[in-house]
Amino acid sequence: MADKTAEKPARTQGDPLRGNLDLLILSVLAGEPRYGYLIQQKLEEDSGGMVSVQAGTLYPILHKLEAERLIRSRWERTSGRGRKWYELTAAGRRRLVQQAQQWDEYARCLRKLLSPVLDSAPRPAEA
Amino acid sequence: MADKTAEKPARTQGDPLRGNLDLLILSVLAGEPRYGYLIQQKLEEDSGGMVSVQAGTLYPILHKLEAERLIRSRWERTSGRGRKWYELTAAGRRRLVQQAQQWDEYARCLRKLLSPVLDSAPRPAEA
DNA sequence: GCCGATACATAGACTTGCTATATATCGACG
DNA sequence: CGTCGATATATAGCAAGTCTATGTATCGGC
Repeated sequence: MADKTAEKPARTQGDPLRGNLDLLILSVLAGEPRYGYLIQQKLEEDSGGMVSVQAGTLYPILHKLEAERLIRSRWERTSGRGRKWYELTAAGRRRLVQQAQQWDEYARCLRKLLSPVLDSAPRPAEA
Repeated sequence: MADKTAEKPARTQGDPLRGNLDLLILSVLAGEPRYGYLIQQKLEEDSGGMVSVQAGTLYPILHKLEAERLIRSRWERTSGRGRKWYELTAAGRRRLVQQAQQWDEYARCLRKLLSPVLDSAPRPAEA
């Protein structure tokens, strides 16, 4: 297995991303409507390559969010493969705010729990 | 305080805790050796009730961490049911630091992604 | 004796996210 | 013209993480 291409770290275990993909996707749609492929790219771009959602992960989530009436879609069939544009509903925007605040609250809590560890070894400094 | 029993919010979905239990458990053991029941209580106490790990979740994780040589156990059979004390190994401490830093890095990234949402609606105001 | 707290353990189910695969259009390259 | 890569959506099957429910065992209070 020669790794000529940049490896995507498989987000299977110990990955802090688990459980927050819904939130991230909603937040990407908060700015403006986008279609799936754009969401994928925007997310990867905005996170500096830290968040990379696979297509097989993304589309099922979009379907689920639409079934929950948190997002709404319409097809665009001008050229090429065809694009399904998604936008937030009012309920989706409320959910986004609520989940974001809940995450923030949790993150502060966890940050405090981890502070002894993070303070004593803030980074592998070359000192 | 009208309620007799404090309800534990079931952490089934949409909960940001998912995916970080290993890390939390390692961090609790960083201070000093503890046995399972103590870990459970310490975690709930330190987080102000925000993190409550069920016994059926905790013990499998402890077994997994021990199988990975990240923690080490020894039985204490003085009285009562018997207690299994756990402590971090050197590898466990390294893993803790590494995972904590990884989480922190991720949390900063996510915080930035969510900043438009969190800034525009910092708290649920009744408007 | 029974109940609740302490204390550890396992089984089964459910959610989440990944990999692999399929479909479809288009431009580039040979 | 055929294949490859990028664009673009979709589904199936699997693995991992966590929950609920249950079982075992000791002890103190009523």
